[in-house]
Amino acid sequence: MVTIYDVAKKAGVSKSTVSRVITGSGSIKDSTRRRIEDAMRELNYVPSYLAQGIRTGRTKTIALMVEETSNLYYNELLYSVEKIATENDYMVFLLNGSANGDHAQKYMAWLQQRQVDGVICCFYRDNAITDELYRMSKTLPLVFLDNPQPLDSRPGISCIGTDGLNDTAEIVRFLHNTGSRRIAFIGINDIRNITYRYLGYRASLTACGCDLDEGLVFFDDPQPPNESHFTLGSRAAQILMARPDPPDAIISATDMLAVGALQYLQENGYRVPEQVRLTGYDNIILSTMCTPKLSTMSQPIDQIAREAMQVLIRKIQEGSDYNHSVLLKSEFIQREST
Amino acid sequence: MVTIYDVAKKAGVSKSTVSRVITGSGSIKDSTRRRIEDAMRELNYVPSYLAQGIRTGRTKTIALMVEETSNLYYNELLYSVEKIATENDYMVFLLNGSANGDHAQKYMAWLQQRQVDGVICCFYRDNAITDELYRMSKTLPLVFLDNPQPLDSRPGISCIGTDGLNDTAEIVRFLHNTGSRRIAFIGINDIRNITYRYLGYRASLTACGCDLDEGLVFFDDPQPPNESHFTLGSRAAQILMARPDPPDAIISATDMLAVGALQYLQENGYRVPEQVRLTGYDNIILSTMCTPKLSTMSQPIDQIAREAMQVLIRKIQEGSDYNHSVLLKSEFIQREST
DNA sequence: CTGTTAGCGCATTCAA
DNA sequence: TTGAATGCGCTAACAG
Repeated sequence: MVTIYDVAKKAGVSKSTVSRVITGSGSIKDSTRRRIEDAMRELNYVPSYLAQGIRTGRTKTIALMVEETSNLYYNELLYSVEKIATENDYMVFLLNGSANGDHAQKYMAWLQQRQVDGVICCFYRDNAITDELYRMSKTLPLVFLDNPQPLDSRPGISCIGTDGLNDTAEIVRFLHNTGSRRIAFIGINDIRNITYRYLGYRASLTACGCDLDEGLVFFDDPQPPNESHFTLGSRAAQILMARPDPPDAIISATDMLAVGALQYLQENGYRVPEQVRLTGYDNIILSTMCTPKLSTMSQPIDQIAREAMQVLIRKIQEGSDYNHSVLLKSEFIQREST
Repeated sequence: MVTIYDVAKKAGVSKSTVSRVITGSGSIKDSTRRRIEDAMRELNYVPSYLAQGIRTGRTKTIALMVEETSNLYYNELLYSVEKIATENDYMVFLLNGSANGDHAQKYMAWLQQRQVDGVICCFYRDNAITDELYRMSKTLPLVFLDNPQPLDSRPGISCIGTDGLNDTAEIVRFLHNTGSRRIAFIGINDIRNITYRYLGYRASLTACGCDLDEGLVFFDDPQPPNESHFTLGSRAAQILMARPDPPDAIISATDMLAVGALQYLQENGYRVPEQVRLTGYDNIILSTMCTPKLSTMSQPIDQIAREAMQVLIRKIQEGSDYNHSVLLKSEFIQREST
């Protein structure tokens, strides 16, 4: 391994001088800087982040924890975060948060051992890891994604996401304005994100002058322990359509749910959108891969990632006391299912 | 930060003794070991991987490079690799390989700077990064996924994947035995993996006594620069079905292609499977989310990840000279599209 | 079985 | 503007 010492020797200076050009601190004569830079290039030298980290406490590394691996939205989010992190010269560790408690301890230890600078986590369901993370967030820079701050009462946290309440209210208005009268909602229990969207549904419905029919609201837990959201969506559609007075429109809290619902509707002869209109939320690629193509709320994924990274970097620099939450605006994409 | 020294002081021993219980080397009196372990627990001590790494050259960290982020197969593979790596106490860096050359340099530097122990990469298309990686593979433990070794002539590499040639041959036999006579193939140019499956298609077709109709073979590049595989599949189906003598079965090299083809067929009134039968390859969740559900080759993802991790660990331990390639068997899943 | 010593590669005082 | 010295947290000889 080529070290700072090799560079120093080749350039005919001391290690400290080389260190100065690496960190960009102190002032250095132009000619020697050039000599050093040449030496670095010729030797193909790159400073060791390990050694740097051990001295500075910074590793230019963040961890990304994702709970739900089956929801394809998180797949897209993942790559977006990776992209933005790379742009900011941060490398990202991937952690699968669905780990059942057992891995939780291991993960927490790892974050310390590698001296990760910060963590971005996408948890909508509170579990052992979330608690642990929240405890660590006093000292470890941490940003929550997809956790609407208005619904999370814990003080001193930063949450980046979209304004599910108003976004969903917009969907209701759209459906109502274009003729739907019996508008159903499909959600999953205990997911703050979804609860927030549901609140928008309720508020907007009454604002539109509709009565709230509890029979048109489907909420459930993933069934076995880990039913996919897709299947849950199918189940929801089945139950809703089996009612004596079925809905003429279904708002799904996520695209995954919507696509599941769509499959049930298709396979059982319900015409979409003629008979039932259907909307999703997320605008994942999948929403364009079904027939009819899904109308949905497009979350500004890159912007979410960028905003999160920005807050995280400030927390890293200014300390974990700095906090900032953001609710971004989504955009409704009208396609074939409405 | 609580260091090895704090533990030593609390336990009334020297740093070296503590270090010995951490690394498990040397022999230690039971009573002192217990004292030390207690101290570690009470102080909530975890050894710094940075400091360890700087001494031992090992960081218990690997990098995972994925080229194609839009192919959902890689999404599933990603989580599987993360899972297996975690089981083996390795943490994984996520790198997006589709980076257009620009990031290539940055990535290569990073791998050195963090002293990553090894790399798993899923590249089917050769690009700047692949070349760079291959060069590094002499010194950096490296395992290729989804790159059939029989088609990669470069010496001294390890490739883990499924036996696409025989798998696809099996699909052809199945389709032929069950009545299909005009069997088409959809692929993408310059992807070794897919080329290998195509070879199985050809071989099996002639083995079944069918003539090879070049008009039934569709190969193309992703169109703009980065057309999705889904769209490419649609395009392929369109062209194949527009022929005067269209196929009665279509073998798609991947599920993503198949689902794209399926959408075109559905939207244009072709009945699947009555009129055209359709198969995929990968068995991603998506293949169960379409109507009709897709018959496909199920790749043993976890086994692939496990095998890859195993080879990688041996390379890490024994040096990069050790090499081992594996072709695993897939399983055909018969569903509704055939 | 355990303590002492010497670095690993680097950043950061303190002098010059 | 530069160099020498010190130490980050840890492992690995080398002694005892």
